[in-house]
Amino acid sequence: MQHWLMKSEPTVYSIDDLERDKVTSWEGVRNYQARNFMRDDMQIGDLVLFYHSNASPPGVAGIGKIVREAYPDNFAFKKDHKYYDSRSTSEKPLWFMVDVGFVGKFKNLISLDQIKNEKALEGIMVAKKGSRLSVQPISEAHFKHICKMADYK
DNA sequence: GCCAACGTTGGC
DNA sequence: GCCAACGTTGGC
Repeated sequence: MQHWLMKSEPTVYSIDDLERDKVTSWEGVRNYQARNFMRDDMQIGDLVLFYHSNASPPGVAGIGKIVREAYPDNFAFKKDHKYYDSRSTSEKPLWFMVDVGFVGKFKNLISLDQIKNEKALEGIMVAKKGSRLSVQPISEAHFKHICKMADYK
């Protein structure tokens, strides 16, 4: 089993939205590296750090899990939709998405600042300068450490 | 709102 | 295949 960090802007879709919905489809990823992680490596049961990007402060807001493995991002087929991409067809889909289920919300958000200042999290991808990847693998140790910082479970 | 860092596109 | 121009991400 692998661990992941997935970014979402809370003004678009937050951990509270996921708690309400229980499950959501993770459409709109339009980056090849992120797509490959979702399509090739994500498995049902993998745990996800739900990260609030473009927020004040940005940080990890809670936990999700993969409940459905990659399938074609059908928003890419919808003309006039902002995720439409004419290069992607149902015969030969270019973009993929997974479904993410709600697991838990942190009592307090673990901010990017805290993450950067935590010795045990040295080298974590999300703290690297200019890390824009919206789907990132994370080591189990780092994952667990962030849960511990959040006093989660 | 600014802008640095990055990924993608397209002319050559 | 290079690389300038462009668009986007996301912290600040």
